[in-house]
Amino acid sequence: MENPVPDLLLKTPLSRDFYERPTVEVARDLLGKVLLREYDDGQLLAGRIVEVEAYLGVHDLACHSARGRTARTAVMFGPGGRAYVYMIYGMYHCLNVVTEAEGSPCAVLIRALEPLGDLPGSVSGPGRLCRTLSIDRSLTGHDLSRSPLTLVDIPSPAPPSAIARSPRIGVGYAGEWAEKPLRFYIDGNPWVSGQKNPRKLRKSRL
DNA sequence: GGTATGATGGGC
DNA sequence: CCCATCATACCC
Repeated sequence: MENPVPDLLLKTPLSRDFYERPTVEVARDLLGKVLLREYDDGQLLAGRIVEVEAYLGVHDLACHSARGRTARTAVMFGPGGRAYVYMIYGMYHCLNVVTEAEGSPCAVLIRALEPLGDLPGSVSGPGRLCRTLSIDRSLTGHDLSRSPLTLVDIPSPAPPSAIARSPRIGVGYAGEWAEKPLRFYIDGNPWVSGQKNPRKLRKSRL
């Protein structure tokens, strides 16, 4: 089988206009898009987005910007299309893309990818995908239209009929905001997080 | 199949 | 103290 990954370098990166729209629209439209990671030695890793969550700014009690602008959350107050990466539970990182215009501190959390080509680990789950793609806080503020971390458009996005939604994961503390269906995923895709564990998933594919 | 819990460090 | 998590342990 041919490796499809190098051709992805030629695809068009998503523009700032794509991100500077209502966050729920951006979240849904990110399903099916491709995340590309390039290393200094030329190694290229890629995955197709299959699961995201929308975080809706200062009124959303699950959104980090709801507690005000701090050094950590400052990037969310800036223009759309940049990375917001934070550390969670002392051992993992989570990748978000900043949405909406300057002054509207919203973001979309990338929760799972479908691997394109060979990857050195799992990309199902926000912590796992950051570990596998070596994404940490040093990438906060990075413009996602450029190397070494790029979001690119591809010809066949997720058809709207294949998109399912649910409450967000791990935000039970957020009161009524915990219930809102702001997690979007490609229905039935085996790479969505919280499905069968990796051992069984590997077994079922043999 | 399921739920419970420890690891581990920065943010507020 | 709080976590936008994961892997492992253990129970059914």
